[in-house]
Amino acid sequence: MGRMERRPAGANLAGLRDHNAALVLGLLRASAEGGSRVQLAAQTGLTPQAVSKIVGRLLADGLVVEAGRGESTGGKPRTLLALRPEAGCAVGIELDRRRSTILVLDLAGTTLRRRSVDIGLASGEPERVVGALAKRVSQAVRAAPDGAKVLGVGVGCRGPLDYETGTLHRPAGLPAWDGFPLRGLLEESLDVPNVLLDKDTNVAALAAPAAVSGSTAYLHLADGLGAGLLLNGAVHRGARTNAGEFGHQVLQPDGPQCTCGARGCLEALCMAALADDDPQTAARWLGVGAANLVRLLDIDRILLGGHQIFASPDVYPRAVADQIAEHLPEPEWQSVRVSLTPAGASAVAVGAAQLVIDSALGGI
Amino acid sequence: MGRMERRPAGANLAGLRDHNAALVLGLLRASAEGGSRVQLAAQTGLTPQAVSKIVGRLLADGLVVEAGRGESTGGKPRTLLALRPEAGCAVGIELDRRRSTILVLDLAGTTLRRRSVDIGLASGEPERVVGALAKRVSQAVRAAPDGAKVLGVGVGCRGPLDYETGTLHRPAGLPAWDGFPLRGLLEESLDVPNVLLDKDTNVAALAAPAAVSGSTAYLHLADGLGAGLLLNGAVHRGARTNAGEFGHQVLQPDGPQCTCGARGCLEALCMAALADDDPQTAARWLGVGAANLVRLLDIDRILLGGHQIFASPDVYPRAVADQIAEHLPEPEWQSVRVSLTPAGASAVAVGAAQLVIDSALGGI
DNA sequence: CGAGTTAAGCAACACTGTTGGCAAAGCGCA
DNA sequence: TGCGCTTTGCCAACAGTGTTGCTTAACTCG
Repeated sequence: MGRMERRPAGANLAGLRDHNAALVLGLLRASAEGGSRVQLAAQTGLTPQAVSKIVGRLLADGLVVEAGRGESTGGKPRTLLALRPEAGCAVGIELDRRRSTILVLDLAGTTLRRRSVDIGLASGEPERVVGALAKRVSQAVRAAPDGAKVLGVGVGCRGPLDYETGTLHRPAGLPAWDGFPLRGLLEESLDVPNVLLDKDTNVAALAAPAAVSGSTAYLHLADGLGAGLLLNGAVHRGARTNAGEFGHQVLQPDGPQCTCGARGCLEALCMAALADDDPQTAARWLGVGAANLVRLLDIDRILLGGHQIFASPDVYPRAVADQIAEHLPEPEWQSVRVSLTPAGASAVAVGAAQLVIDSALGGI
Repeated sequence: MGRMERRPAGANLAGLRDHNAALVLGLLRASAEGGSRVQLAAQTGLTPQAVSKIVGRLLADGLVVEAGRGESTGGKPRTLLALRPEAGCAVGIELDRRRSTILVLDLAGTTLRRRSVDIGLASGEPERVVGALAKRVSQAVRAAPDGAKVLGVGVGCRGPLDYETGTLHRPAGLPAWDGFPLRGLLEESLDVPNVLLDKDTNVAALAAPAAVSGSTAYLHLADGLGAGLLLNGAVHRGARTNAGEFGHQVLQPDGPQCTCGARGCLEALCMAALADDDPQTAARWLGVGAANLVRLLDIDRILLGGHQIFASPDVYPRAVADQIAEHLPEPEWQSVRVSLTPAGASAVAVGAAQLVIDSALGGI
């Protein structure tokens, strides 16, 4: 089943072509303005002629269109190229025990359709839930524009889970789902090329305009506290998709008991403050943890999400930024931007769809 | 000067060739046994014929030799291939204010020569220190076997520094070195193709047999406490080479004052315990921090180094392993190996040389 | 209006890995 | 010993990549 081969892979001409095509698409996706062939050549290091050939293939595939002309810089003006958003779409699913969200994104990241529903994750049998999901996805896909290629389906779900195999791993309170081949069955039911299952926090980190460089951490404060790590632009999952256990760093070895068994976990401290209806204190603790994270991983950007964050949207960004500034030795050298996730409450579903788009457009 | 382009790079045929050659070399380097062409084909996903061509080029370059035959598996026995260790060498330098180490490694990682000397880092002018270093490197290179290509020079140094530009950034107590073009000048003085400057903790993480998969953290407890992170096999540096600030995670917001200004940093707690001549307590604190790290990044292996570790080599690995086992929810699922760095006190210098070898053999 | 400049395309090319066929070198059984 | 079978590795022809050298298109400037 292993779609993802961790092993180092040999590259051939087809891989070379796809790699360069993905590179060009990625650059066009990053800059809303679009770019010309010469610009792409400069950015990729390829010769202009090679870019011309690559762009020619992308034009033939309908992924890219010529969009007018730029200003002249003394000679023939540049022909601007732009991604054609309606050339493809991806489905993103936030799978939650209470309320699941299913949405469709086009290549530009615009939401074409969004529905929320209780899919019966906790009550129903896994097979039935997959069937219901498949039905909802089929409905959603019909919202895609004519000729839009469905690139795949992304599912964001609370962990633990295994990204490689696409299965949940001992999910709390859902014994029937342990090891259940969620991704595999979804793939079979849907007849869609690309089905991916990842942790909610991991995909939520993707639901923001891609930073050109550097690393981003998404902090999710809801029923629990977790993080999604985008290190040098790529999701860091770890060998067991276990990375991002941000909430269980011990910050007070003699602190309050946490559900995980330890004492003084960051999550326990935040939750205790929230139970006291004291988001200020929770935000300060979150900031201490964020500062630890920033120093450990040299993070450039922090995104905040989860319903506890949105309950006090003015409190958290400021408190977190303050703590980071206080703990960094040189805040002017490493300036960390802290903000709410732009996708708001849909961050997980949007990010799940973005994961698919990234994989399809950026993959080998 | 930017040798390292962070920007995504277009790939051409030369890049394809080098990539595949590096892949084959890496596999031969990883398995001491060596391997045959068919094995390499299976591991890389390339066709046997492609591997034959690649190996042919490597044989012509003298990087690889045919080393006997394997057992037959029912047909013609496999021709074993092995890396030729004496085909190349790399110089590794641990640059320290008290005692610097300069050594030469062959491709197999065997130390051919090692010298330690006070290079006068704190007292001398930077230019003079670079001159002295260049002289020592030239002497060391003469120890290389005839025909061995000198792949480059790696320098491991205490941070903060900038890997991209190869300069130190406001090193404590060494104002003359701030922004001094250490790498650039060394490169000019030495006439060696590849000079790299990296943090001591980062390179030390490389001074161990490469893990086939997963992530490694090297924890360095000496005058300070830092970490080197090998995430999915690659050093994670962050945009400012600032990652690895492991010692300044706050573990006790009302704890002892740290030199960094904060209170209750892990480093301050460890140092306080060591000042009380209590390595057991220091080791337990280190373990708490390590457990946080393992949960956050899904680490597979922990390596310990630094002279405080070697002062009590029996205490630390056990205490760290115990803390990790205690804090992990499923120790049997994520089993973390904890050990002393096999390179011992030479870990930084060995790792610096390994960084060069990795770059030369594995780079584009 | 012509010279200069920049953008993009055409044709020939060098080089990659791939495919199909074949020789070499062992094993196993009659 | 002889023969068939399997596995390994190489030779030759091939498809397809980016590269090079040159040409055409389109605009600015004097």
